[in-house]
Amino acid sequence: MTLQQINYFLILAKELHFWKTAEKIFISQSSLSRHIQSLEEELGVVLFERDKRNVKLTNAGKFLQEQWTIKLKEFDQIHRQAKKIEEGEFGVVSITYPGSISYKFLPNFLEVLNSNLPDLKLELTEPTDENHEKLLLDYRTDIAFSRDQLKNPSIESLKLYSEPICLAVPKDHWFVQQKSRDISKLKNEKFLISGLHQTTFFGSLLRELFIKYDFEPITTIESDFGGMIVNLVAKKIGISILPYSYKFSNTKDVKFIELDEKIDLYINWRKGELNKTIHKVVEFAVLINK
Amino acid sequence: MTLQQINYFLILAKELHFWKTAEKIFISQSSLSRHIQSLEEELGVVLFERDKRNVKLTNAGKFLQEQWTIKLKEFDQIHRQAKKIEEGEFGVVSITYPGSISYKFLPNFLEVLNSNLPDLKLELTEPTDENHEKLLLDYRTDIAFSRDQLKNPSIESLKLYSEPICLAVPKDHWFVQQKSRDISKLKNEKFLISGLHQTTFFGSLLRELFIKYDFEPITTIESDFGGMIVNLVAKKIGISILPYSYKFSNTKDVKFIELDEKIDLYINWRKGELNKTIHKVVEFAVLINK
DNA sequence: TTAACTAATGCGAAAACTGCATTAAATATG
DNA sequence: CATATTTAATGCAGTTTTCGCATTAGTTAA
Repeated sequence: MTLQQINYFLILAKELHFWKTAEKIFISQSSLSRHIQSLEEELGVVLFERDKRNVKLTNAGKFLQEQWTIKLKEFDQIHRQAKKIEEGEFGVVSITYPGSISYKFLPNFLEVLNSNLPDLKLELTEPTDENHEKLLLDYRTDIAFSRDQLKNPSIESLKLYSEPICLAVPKDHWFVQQKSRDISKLKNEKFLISGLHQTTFFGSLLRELFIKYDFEPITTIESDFGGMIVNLVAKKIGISILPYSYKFSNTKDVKFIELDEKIDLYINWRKGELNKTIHKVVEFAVLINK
Repeated sequence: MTLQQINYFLILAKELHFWKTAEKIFISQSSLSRHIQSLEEELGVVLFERDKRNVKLTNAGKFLQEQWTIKLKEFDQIHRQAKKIEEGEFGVVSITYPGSISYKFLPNFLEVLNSNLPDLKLELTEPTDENHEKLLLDYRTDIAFSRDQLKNPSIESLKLYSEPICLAVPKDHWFVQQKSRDISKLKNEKFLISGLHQTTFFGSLLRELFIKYDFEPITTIESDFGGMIVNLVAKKIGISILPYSYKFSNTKDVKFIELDEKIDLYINWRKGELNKTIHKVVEFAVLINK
């Protein structure tokens, strides 16, 4: 049984037409027919009900379509990862990160990496769903920066630094002149909130914060992109609460007022990772925070 | 890339010897050598560092050994399941169950199945780790009876019946004569406990029960096998708490005293299961509880 | 230095795979 | 109702791949 044959099966299972499928995969109809027969024989399972006119998946075929689709993707991911391990310093390392670090920490970090491992290629992704654990364990990313410590036993999670959470207000906002930093005075302000209703770590931290100061902010806009929010604050559309990191977005006209709460940045990678370059990359991340 | 080739690789990765491996898999050394070369070429990854004397896995090879071992097992499981789906009523259905139901419910159930689906083969397992969800989702079992409702969105979980939890004491135990059923009088009794420290549902239910009646029983023996405990009670080694089902173990000299607490039995199967026989089996389980 | 060991490779035979052309059965068309 | 069209299976012959044998070549042990 060839992975290729399984792939042929998956395409045929979608097309349900031998000729069209054969054309798509650049083999003859007869060859395809025999590949499918060979699969069926090896499995001892009929995959398609076919008369001379129609092709239809059997129940077992439907099941294998589901399962094999998943497995083939996993194989692909595994083989890519093996390739990366072999290539080492000349290979690719995938990094996912929260948007907040893209102004200060991440550029610094990339600069250090570039000067020390000049041949290393990086794949940078800002994940939307924030499911760092799954991304790591499925080998879709190699290093994940996160705001919370990952507790999975197959993942190493190391704190890099803490930073304050800040109130972001327009430069000439009345609150800037206030001596007291009593947040509850802001009850009637319009808040622009990043991911309050999402399941991100920062989102739940925000919820806690609002409960602590005992008020429900009037939120006008919710965005999943912090950089957007900073710009909206500059345009006086509202105020917001963001990690200190956004200060380095250098947005004129926005004042960042530090609150007592802190938020951390963690670096996460797979336990027992064989790719030495990944360990090196982690070391550099730790180093620049010393 | 053939699944067979991957299997060859895995055996060689263990043996680290071409000749011995070739012998094991009944092909010539030259053929094996070329299969490995073909794998390496197709992946673009060197799997073994080999000179004329030694064979050693590369890092990428180690990685693939780990990953492929897992994937090949999964493939095997998937293919078995496909076979079962095809065979339908003449196939095999795997069932896991808690030991308590093996005296009354399970024999009844099997009898009904046998008379209605006489050609169906059953694989019965009493799982030790009780991780029903994983067993189901990995296709290692098709139907899992459990004491708690499984909440996984990919699993259907249906309550079959409730039964009381019972105090199991020797027939001539002093408590049998008591009019009051005040459990706390049993503070100084020796309890034989099934799975109190394990993570089973019944175990945690027991813990709650002891907290409710506000006493810590003197446990002398812990067994993971309820049937054993009933026998030990008969021999007056101690008393115990068990689901009502154990009454049907027909152990002479043991008296079952019903408590107020109840415990349920659920039947669980995969959502969207394609094997129609599995649905039929579920229906029979529901039917005999009406 | 020689012997023993072991992975790779050349080679011819066997097996598997390929596409072409054809067959066979089902449906569509007139 | 006869004929044309569609489409999966199959016979066949050429090509490619795979197989094992025998040999080579490099390493280690005696």
